[in-house]
Amino acid sequence: MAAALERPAAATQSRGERKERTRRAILDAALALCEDSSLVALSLRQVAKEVGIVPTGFYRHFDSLDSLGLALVDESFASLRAMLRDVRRSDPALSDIVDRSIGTLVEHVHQQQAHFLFIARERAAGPPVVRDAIRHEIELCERELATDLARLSGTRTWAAEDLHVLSNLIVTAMVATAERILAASGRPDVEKQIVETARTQLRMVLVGALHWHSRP
Amino acid sequence: MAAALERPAAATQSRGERKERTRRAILDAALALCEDSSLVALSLRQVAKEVGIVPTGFYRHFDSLDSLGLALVDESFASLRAMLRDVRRSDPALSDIVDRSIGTLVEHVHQQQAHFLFIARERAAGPPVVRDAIRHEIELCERELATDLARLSGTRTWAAEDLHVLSNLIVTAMVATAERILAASGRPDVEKQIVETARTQLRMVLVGALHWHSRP
DNA sequence: AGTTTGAGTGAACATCCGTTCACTGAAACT
DNA sequence: AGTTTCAGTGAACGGATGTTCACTCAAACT
Repeated sequence: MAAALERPAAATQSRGERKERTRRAILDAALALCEDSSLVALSLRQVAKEVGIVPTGFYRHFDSLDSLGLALVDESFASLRAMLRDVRRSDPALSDIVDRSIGTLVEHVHQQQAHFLFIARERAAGPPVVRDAIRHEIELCERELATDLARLSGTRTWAAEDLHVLSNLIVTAMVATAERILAASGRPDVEKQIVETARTQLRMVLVGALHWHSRP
Repeated sequence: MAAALERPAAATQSRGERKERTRRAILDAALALCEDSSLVALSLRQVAKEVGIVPTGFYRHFDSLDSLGLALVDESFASLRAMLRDVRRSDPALSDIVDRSIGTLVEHVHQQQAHFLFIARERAAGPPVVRDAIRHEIELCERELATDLARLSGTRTWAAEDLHVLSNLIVTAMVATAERILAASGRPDVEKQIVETARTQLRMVLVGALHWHSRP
């Protein structure tokens, strides 16, 4: 029962493949269409027209715009987690850990502009269910960073509480940096300034952490 | 020509007063209506219905939703500047400057919930012109904070650049704190945790600043 | 007293919206 | 070969949208 015999080798696709293809097209179209407004201002019919299907066809893949939004959250955080994995790959003992991390951030923000834009926007203005999902994912990232920080030298005596507080501060600053990079899209000089600022800020925070004593 | 004789002392209002009253009603209605979505998802007719005028009447006061948005930006930042004035009133030499500042932040965020919510949302997801206006206002706040910081002891030798970088970090952290307080609306225990986190973060940053040397 | 101004009216328009329903036709089953 | 499944169709619905235009009528002018 060779697969090549079961159906012609050329063009045609299986039912599942076709469905998946349309689903992808819907996700891509939605991401592109809400780029200059928000999910809350996105209409089912716009998406359908962009994809090239009739409005009703949408319901074969998602049962509401909210669930489309949640799927986009998943996808976007897959990008973000890929970035964190890249950041984590650099040797934590390396002295230029700051430069490396921010370099990775910049690279990924450029590579996955749409996903990072989506998170930044919908985090603040998406449908409630989407907002909550994003907040939850970011909280998970903070927890991961906190365990990473625990492995760094100089934090042996820290309270777990303080580790998470520091992690929260760093994530907040990096989210803001990503937003600024996106807002500066296409102006290399502005972006360079932003990156330099982020570097200095991260160093300042680390200097603060180095001189920190839990329960002061 | 006593004013009291020119028109009956009771109820009736001048033309200008009536107009201003309707304008206010429009601003309030818009602020309330976009509270759980965004300006980009707000319709002129919704606002008109809420105010109690016919849709066309809207154009007597604003010539588009964008200009309504800009008016709301002005109003919201009036609230924010009032807060900054309050923060600045506390003695900069005082040792509990951190606690006082965050206390003021919490108080104002509660008093002007709608305005702070508006800024947080539209900053990321508003109509482009509104987004830009908000970014610009926040940048002004950062500059003001930078000159305040310059007056603090320990920053005499700082480069102007670094002052602004520090200011940016603090403003970012405080904006994030305000957003978190708003998201925790109505859960005093969660809010207490957020405030405690903000306090620790501000102290960490200040410790870092204290040990900072420009051009390291 | 007579005239002008302008905030608010109300009908009408073309267009978009989400959702319903019965349908088609090819792929995937038995 | 015959049957089932189901992604995509297309018409139709009731309603919301932005904007136009000619209007009213009381306040504010001359």
